[in-house]
Amino acid sequence: MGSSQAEKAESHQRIVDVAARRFRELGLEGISVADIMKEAGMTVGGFYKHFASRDDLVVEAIAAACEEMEASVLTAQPTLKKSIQTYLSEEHRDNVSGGCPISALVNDAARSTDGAREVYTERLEGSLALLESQMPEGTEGNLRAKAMLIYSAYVGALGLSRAVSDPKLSRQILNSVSAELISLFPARKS
Amino acid sequence: MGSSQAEKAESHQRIVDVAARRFRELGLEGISVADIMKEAGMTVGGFYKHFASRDDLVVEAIAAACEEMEASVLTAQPTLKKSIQTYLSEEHRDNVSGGCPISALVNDAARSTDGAREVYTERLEGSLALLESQMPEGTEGNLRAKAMLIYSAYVGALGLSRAVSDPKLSRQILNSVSAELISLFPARKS
DNA sequence: ATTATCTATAGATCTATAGATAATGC
DNA sequence: ATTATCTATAGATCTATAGATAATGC
Repeated sequence: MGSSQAEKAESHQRIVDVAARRFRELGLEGISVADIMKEAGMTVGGFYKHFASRDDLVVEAIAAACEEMEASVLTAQPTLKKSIQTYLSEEHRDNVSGGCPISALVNDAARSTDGAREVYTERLEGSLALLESQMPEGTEGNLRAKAMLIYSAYVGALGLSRAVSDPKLSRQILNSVSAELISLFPARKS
Repeated sequence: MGSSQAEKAESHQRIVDVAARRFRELGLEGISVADIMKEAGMTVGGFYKHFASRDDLVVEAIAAACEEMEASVLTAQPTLKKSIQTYLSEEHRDNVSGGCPISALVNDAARSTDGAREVYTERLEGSLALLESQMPEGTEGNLRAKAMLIYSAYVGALGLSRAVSDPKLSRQILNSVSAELISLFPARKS
């Protein structure tokens, strides 16, 4: 039973990883501590040696999910056009547990504790700054405002495409919003 | 104790109204049947004479919330500009329980049952058609695609403005997205 | 000796049902 | 007689804690 400090750190990481995935998929209240521990290969009793409360895990899991996503979904794209196409893809839509937590948890964050909302806010600021830096050269006007428009359209379109029961409408939302955004922010000044 | 059929219909309406408000505020799983009944002035035992299951109430409450919202938030606005300003206002942000359920429940709908997702989808189609019909005369291109962009920006910006813990950022999101949308869809052909 | 994890459980929920009660409405 | 609502509760959950166990690490 007893485990080393290194093993404890690995256990901690596994708990956070499971939570970061399942919270996006099922919501911040959608899975129990016991089930998270089971998926991480442990039992519920050990949880409170890692976190003071369930909410502490929520905060840490949101941070972990956002860090992972900033690297994969946003930063890795060379141009704004590529970023739009990646974010509003069917692959991203179908990968809730590995996708953008800002979109997957927007309603949950609004209903959550101050701690959760604060991490969420910090990470959103980071993503907005990233997006602002990706705007094509020669784009006129308020770049931060335009980044906010794009990210709002991202969050809304991805969320709607997941919520609707009609697969055709779901695709239309992704493709239409993607096409409109690309035409609004062309790669070069025309 | 015994009540007339007319009183039963009133009770039913009160249950749906409470649910329609509280679900938007707390999420589809955020309030118990017992608490909904208490707010509607009854006790939990009577609930199942009105609904076969909790999920049946969810479906009916989503429909009721969407009907109410289509009338107040969308249809009542004479121009697209007015519609944008109303939707992306601080008043709407601060009125979750009386505001747009498409935005307030987008994550919840994606995680919910088929029945709930189907009502949600129907009502979203209705709202998109409404928005399409509000596009200013002379707007070029695919009107449905543009309506999808606007509604995605609505849902995303309103959700984000509610999720963030920083009041200044919250206002910036609403005001920036509002201004960008208005400048993208001017009232007349220029 | 300390501690990471385990089993077990207390106490608080939640959905749904059973049976009692008191009106309605044929 | 029927039924809308009530009280009470069964059975399933959920967070958090208590105490046991078996390794680690001074």
